[in-house]
Amino acid sequence: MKGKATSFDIAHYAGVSQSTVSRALRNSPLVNEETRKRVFEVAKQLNYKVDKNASNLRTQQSSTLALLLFEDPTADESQINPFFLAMLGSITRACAAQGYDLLVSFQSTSADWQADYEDSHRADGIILLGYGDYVDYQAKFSSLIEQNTKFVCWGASVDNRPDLTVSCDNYGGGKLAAAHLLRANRKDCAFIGDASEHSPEFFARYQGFKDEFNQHGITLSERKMANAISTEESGYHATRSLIANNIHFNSLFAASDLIAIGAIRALKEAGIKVPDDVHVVGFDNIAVASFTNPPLTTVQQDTTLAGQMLVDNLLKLIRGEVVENTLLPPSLIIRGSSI
Amino acid sequence: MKGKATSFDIAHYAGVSQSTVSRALRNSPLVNEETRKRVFEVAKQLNYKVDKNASNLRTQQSSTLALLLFEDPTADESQINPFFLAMLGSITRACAAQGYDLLVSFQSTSADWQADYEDSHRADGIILLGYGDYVDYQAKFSSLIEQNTKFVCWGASVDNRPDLTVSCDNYGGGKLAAAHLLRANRKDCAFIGDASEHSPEFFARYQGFKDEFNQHGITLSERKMANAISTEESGYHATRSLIANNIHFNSLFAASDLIAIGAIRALKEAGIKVPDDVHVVGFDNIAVASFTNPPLTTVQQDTTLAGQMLVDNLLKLIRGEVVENTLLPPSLIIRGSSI
DNA sequence: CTACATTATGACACCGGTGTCAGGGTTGAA
DNA sequence: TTCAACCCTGACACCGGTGTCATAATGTAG
Repeated sequence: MKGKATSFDIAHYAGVSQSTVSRALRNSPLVNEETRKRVFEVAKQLNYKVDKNASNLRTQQSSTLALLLFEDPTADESQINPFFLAMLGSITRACAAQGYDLLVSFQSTSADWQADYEDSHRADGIILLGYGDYVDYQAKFSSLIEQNTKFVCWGASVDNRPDLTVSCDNYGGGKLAAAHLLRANRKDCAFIGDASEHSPEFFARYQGFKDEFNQHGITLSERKMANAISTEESGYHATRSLIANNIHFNSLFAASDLIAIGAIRALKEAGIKVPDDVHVVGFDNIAVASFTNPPLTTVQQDTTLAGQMLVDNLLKLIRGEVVENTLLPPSLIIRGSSI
Repeated sequence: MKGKATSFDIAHYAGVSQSTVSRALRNSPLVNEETRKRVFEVAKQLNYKVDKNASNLRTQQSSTLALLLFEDPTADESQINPFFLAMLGSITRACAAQGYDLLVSFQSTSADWQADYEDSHRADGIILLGYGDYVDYQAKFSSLIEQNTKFVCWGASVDNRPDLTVSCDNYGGGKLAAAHLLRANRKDCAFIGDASEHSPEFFARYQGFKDEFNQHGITLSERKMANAISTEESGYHATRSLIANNIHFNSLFAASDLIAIGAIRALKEAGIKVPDDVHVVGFDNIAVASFTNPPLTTVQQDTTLAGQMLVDNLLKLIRGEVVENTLLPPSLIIRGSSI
């Protein structure tokens, strides 16, 4: 046998036409049971597999989804944000459960990313994932919508299209963190992260956090905020700069766990004790969080559910069904860094 | 414009034949420069993208690789081994660098996994990754080879085909770990992991470890070995059972970092101090390792290089080039758990 | 001016399936 | 006996590209 078997080969050996082979293999009710059996046997013997390219070409769909992972351009090349890796895992599983394949692709946030997986008929839809500067992306989103490309987006909202977003209730998560610190009477709080509209998720976390404090009659000081992207390094440097400027605080809310871990390192280095001197709360509950010293209190995002919802919503969009905005409830995981 | 543009649409608007469009877009030297320019303009205007299915069908190749990730069936559903996630990241990058797409798929080690991505022409080759029980897989490997499926395998060797394997020098890594413990005179050592032929990687690590001790005239006691798969839980329980049996040791080598982290938890719980009472060394250098308490000494595998080599070797196999067995050098990362 | 190489293009078969349509064979009722 | 209904199957166009071959147009040498 030279090359891979085609449906014609099977037709030949089974003594039927190629049309019948195709029908038999796809369990068309039109085919006689005996014929089907014979076809299946020959197919198995020849180790026949349907050529997906031919099949997809004809049916104009691919049973494949594409995942675009945006990385913070300044992040260390070698390490990928563990939160997104966890998401990737759950998305892969959710795809498999639905009988879809998953194409994974990394995109640099800075570069002019392309979402041509659907245009080229390689995928039926696209999942966008990352802590990107979504402000820059709204134009891109518009053109995707215009081209009728099916996509869903994690975290950030798409103008006028709430149905295209799945996200954690970042605002509510921020409130959870604030309430926790307030219960321990740690009212003098620093915030590390980007609270601008460029990082909508971080922004929402900060808003919820601030509002909860406000509702307790406390106004957070702008001086106690430091900008950081979601890396350990960035969290470390931001916190160092606060310390260097002699800014005092007895608690710290980081916009992500990686930032929190960097913050803890900076605090320790400065001889500031966690949690005795400063209570620290992060966001995400990445795997590392439970192993830090002290273990990190954090707001957990349910990545398993998130992956499922992204895939489910995208498939609904592809099928033309109506999708509603999906907000997933966060939960507070209390560990040693704030007890 | 209804539906997506095809090369015929472009041909129509550019006033040339469809053949010429195809040639122009693929920069064939046969096409006149002006014609090409016109074609490109029209293509851009219509937002044309080559239909990959049609293209792949005709050329019989897909510019896509498939990654099969095997999970330990007993591992926690929700969490994926961080070492493999790191590999996934580097493989994705390596693929992108070579202009290939990557299909990711999780496979349960227990189930009868299928590698039909190549048979169905969806991928040009397959990367196998996981701590599977490779003994069971040799038959599968044989049939893959017989069908002329292109694949490379991380870690475990394929009978008679060293060129299909990329792995870390696990034996050498084991020796590194042993030499390190011996330098600190921690000769009374426990081993946690599976040292059977079912886990060839763990087995090699143990062999190297043992041989290094032997070369120093020390024979490791079988009583101080406990079986574990690569999870924190498993490492925890294995270590607990050693302690429960009153087995004494002043150092511990774990076949993987996750196991080591579980072991540290068990030791702490039993009031045994790390590193004072017991030095602990792991294997992999996963991201968590530097955040444990104390930070974990471990044998590092270069995941970036590993991903590159897997992709490079696979592409060579696909192109019919000769590939040599690839052994990547490990390196020892010394941290607080053994100082 | 003829002979032949060179360049640019179009026509067409082909990749391996899917879906439609027509038709052969059997059965059963009129 | 005839006709319809039903079941099953084969022939064939089609999806959207790629690659080969033929050919027209232009150039170049003898």
